[in-house]
Amino acid sequence: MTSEIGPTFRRCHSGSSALSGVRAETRAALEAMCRPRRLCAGQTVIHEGETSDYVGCVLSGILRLQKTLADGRQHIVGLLVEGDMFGRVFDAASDFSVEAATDVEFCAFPRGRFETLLSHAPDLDRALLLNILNELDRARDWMVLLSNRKISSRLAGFLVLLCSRFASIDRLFELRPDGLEIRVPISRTDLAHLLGTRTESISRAFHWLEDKGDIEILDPDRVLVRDVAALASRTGDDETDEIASLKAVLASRRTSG
Amino acid sequence: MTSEIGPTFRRCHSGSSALSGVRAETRAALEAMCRPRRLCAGQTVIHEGETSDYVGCVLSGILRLQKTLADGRQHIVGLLVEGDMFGRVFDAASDFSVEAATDVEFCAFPRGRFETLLSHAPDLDRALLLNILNELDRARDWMVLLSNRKISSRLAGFLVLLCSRFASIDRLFELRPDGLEIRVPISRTDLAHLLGTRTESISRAFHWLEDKGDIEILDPDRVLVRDVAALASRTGDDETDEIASLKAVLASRRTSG
DNA sequence: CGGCAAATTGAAGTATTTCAACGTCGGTGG
DNA sequence: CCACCGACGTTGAAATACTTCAATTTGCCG
Repeated sequence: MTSEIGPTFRRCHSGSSALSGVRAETRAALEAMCRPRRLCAGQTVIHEGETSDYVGCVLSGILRLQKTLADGRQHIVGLLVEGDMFGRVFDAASDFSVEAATDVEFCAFPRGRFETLLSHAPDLDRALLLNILNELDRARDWMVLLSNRKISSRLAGFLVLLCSRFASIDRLFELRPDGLEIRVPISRTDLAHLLGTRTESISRAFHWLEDKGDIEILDPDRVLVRDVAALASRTGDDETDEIASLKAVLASRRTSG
Repeated sequence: MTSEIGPTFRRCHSGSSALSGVRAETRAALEAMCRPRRLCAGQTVIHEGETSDYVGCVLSGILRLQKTLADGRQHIVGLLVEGDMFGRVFDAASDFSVEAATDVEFCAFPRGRFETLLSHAPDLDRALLLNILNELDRARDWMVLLSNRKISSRLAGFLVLLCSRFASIDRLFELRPDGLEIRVPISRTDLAHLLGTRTESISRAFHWLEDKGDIEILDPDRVLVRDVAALASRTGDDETDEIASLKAVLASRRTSG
């Protein structure tokens, strides 16, 4: 197992990773303290309210960052993919749990040692800062997305975000002559928790987008996006549908009547 | 003006501020490069998509962090209060504008000089990191709040958040024998943009909470919270109302019928 | 007092939730 | 091999909540 994770660990320091750009020396120090881990879908990485002993960096798979509410409902506030870091650095409080949405591989760095390294390696410190700023922007993008009143708009926004943000994860996409095939990496239930609604509404939204011709549902977890631009235009409160023009006609009729 | 801001500037480095905890030496350096600013409600501090030349720290008043959508709608993704920092450090992209929600005073630090100081002052670097981690958590709390399907739940959540997060701003609160009086620091319109809805719905939600006895509307911008706990319990999909028990009765009747 | 902006209210239209039922797929055990 | 089960996705219909548009009220300012 270690022999397999060893080489993949390097992914953690390359490409779009949070840790790309750190010096070789720092990288070596990180590698020395890295504890490879592997979990199955559904397992909990960090329990809510618990101070984790390590900081992690995702190698493969998807983690969900979520909060369990008093009434038992769960809400997902973010997805972590290859190259994303998680776990609290220093004492920054955070009451979210981290669970595996799919089978997952990640590196665990003992928190104390990581923080010590952080103090001595400005490049790592800088990389972490940029990573967190990036996370902050992502969170805010989610907020804008959640502000959409129509579920189908939120779903369209999610799919567009998937294309733009997770574009680096080849495994999820496949360019086809008739569009872009996307693997939706999480279940309908998780998608509902993410978009603040129920699975039934998610299902209806998918089929509504299909009816509009923007997407084609190949499998529950595979979608063919015919036109990303069209999808993006659904992100705003669109209504540029037939309905809007119909409304305009009715309005003018009422005025003249 | 400067004579007035001079002393207030110290607030920026004390109490709950992002910059509390930095060494006196670093503080002096900051003070040396500080450019006090003052703006009226409605003015724009940083335009969307524009690279600001400075990093700011709020002294008084409230700024709103928002995004203007393609269709002209605006959505607020965060509020900045005393001690909060804003503006991009390094090149972290961010497409949000910053506007004054109320009259506002803040310090502006030239970005280049601030970044240079950051490289030489680990304490400032650390403080900034913690500040951003804090912002990240706040953003995620907003997401959870926005996931509520009932507007009244979102509003209740907002009021509770106001109590807990902005508690340090004395000006906004007053403890009374019959409850806690809160000054709602932003307009109904902004509140609507923040909670992802319209002013009419906000108004109805306020009055619904009043009917339930959780709050009393003293003025449009002053609310008496009778019982914070009761309000907090509305944050979840509550329904523990009369309606829920009524439903149970009806259900059992239907089963036995 | 008139004008204006913000807040509120009503009524009709629209979207989502809820509850319940059905279909599909993959695994299990007879 | 096939029946059964459970997890997951889908669909329908009624209940509920929100949005929209329009009208009205309130409070503030000149």
